[in-house]
Amino acid sequence: MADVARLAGVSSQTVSRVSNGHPSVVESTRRQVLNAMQQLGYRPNSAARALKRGEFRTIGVILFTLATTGNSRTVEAIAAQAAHEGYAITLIPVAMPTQDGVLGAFTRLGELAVDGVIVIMEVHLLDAANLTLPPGVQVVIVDSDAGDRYPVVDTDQADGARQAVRHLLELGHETVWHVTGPADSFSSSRRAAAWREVLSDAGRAAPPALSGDWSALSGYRAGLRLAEEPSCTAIFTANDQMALGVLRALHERGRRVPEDVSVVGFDDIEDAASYLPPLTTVHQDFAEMGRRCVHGLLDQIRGHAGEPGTVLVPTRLIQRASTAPPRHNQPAHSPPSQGDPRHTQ
Amino acid sequence: MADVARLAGVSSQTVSRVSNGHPSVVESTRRQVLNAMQQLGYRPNSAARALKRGEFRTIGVILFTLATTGNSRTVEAIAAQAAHEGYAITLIPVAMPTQDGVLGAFTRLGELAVDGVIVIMEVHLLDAANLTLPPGVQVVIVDSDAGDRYPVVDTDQADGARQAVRHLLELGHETVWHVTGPADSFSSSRRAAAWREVLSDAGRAAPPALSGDWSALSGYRAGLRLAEEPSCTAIFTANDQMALGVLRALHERGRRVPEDVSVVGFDDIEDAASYLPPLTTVHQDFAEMGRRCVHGLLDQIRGHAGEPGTVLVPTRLIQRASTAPPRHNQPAHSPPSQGDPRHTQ
DNA sequence: CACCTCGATGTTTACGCAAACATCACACCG
DNA sequence: CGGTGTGATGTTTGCGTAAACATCGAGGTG
Repeated sequence: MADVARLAGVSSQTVSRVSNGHPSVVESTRRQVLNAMQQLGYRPNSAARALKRGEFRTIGVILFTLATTGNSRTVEAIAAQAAHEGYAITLIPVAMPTQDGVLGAFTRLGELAVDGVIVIMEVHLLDAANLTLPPGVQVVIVDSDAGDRYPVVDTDQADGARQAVRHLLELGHETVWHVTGPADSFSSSRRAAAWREVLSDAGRAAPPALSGDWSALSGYRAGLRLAEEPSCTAIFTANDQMALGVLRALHERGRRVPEDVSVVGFDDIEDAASYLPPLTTVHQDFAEMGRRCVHGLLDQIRGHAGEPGTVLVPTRLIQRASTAPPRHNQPAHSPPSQGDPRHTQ
Repeated sequence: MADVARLAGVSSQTVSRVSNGHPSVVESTRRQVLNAMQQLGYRPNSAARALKRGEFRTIGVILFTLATTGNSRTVEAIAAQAAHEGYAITLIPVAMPTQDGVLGAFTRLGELAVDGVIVIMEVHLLDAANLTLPPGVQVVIVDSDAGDRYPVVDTDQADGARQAVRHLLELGHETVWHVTGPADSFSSSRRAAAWREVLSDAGRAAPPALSGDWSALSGYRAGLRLAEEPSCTAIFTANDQMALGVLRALHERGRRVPEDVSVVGFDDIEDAASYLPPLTTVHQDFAEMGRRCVHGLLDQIRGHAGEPGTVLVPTRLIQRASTAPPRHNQPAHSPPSQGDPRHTQ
């Protein structure tokens, strides 16, 4: 910086003013400085800047894996929004979803140059690891029910699941089977709870839930068992990839979709439109999630707000070709009807 | 730090020594300092550290999108390896794959606190944007043929594609059709080139390539056209998602896989094992890619090596249920034979 | 026993920047 | 024409850390 100042014939402070867009620099001076900067290939040193300003203009994102569509899409949206706000994002992967792993990530975090973090995981793992955020570091949580203690941003899991199950009931299915995600996922349990709730509200018996782990393979295994259930005509899986597995299992067992069995997924990943058959599923707006996370966090960083509370991003059902009325309607229960007030949205 | 020093009854320099694991601190002193640190919740300020040391312990990753499986898996592996080496990673998304977008990312990069960057995109976009890396910032490129100018790490695209095409020829198919990725992708053109090369080496005519954009939908469109080609019995798609689309198109048109048409993908994404039928595909070792990228970059940062050259990560063919011999063998050309020396690996 | 060595610790300094304050020139006012 | 306000620019200072150098004391050596 001193070199630039010398070359431009001004003080270093003026250089600083130019590089920060300070208004009170006369145009001719500004140009001279800009010139000198270019000539010398000057780049402001962000460490010194951060040291002086006391902020890093960086957001940390803590997560287990980018392998799930939801996470990678969310991170991408966060990164885009953060960039737009002039913030960089630092990825903090947690190797193992264990207390130690999480603890390690937070230890690193303490030394990391971030002004705030977005945590994409169930918060009880934080609690279990007995963690305290470094003071001054703000936080927003995704995929959690900790809205009473932290600011939380999440997809409206419950409403999405409700739409899926209601859709199947409206088509005339007697009841709906469910394949869950992993037990320690908040999204998964929220979706399962909403599934139970809708069935119970409609006076239907909830069959036992089958548990998966988000992977297509786990969906396949669940599907194999479901294929043996003659009474099973409608399945709601907690994500699209498990639906893919279910589809394959049903196909292998000769049960046609949607003629014999209807399937609804969750996420609306890009590939879902190309499944066999194209999957009816619940659309999540990941971009909106990312936007709200970053906004929430920046509000905290700038305004020191940081109130707990949950922001819910709405979902919507995308109807494609994997759902249809059951072949033999069971008129013992409420027949399919758009007019049924219980099911109308 | 001064507070800690005061509380521990030592100088701030001793605190610094403790927090950096310097050897010449007596055990009793060390314990006192550690104690004081804990009591005061002291965290070293990474900005000051970076300023003093002249390095950030951070690696930047520049890419267009996390939406493709390859990118997100690679980034995940990079993040894991970097964390293991004590480096953080900063994501630098390029909004638009245009010169302006790339230029913007690199401008930001100049001000970013990184010691090196890994660029996950075709390097001609860098050239086109007339970019110069900030001096002192090292770089490793992925998905590029710029091995003559930069250090490049990449999957062995050509060999993977060769394995795929040879596999189909060995099964007895007369020729192999190909669905490419986007034209500006190096991976895509490399795979297409290898496909042509194998066909030409085997003395087969290469049918016109169909172009896709990595998405399942583009694969579907290509598949629709391929389904109209009665001579088409074998298809190699440049990634798994396009294979998914092809599978759907063939199914809708009543062409059975693998009985009527064989399909091979590329990537071996997790879901590929659950496609209908489970997909034969080329496995990429993303974790290894990430490892090599980080190693290569750290070598440069530490040793100032930075020689151009390409590191290739091997691939392997995973045979599943989407490939089979053609129904009516055409004995006019080399019959399927494991013993055929041209095709043995 | 004076001297030297070496390990443990303290003191000084500078990393690059930007806020706070100081200065200066100029225009406008009565 | 002196006073005063205003905007442009310069000077000083300190952010938190760690390298370099200084100091100090203990133990070993001739």
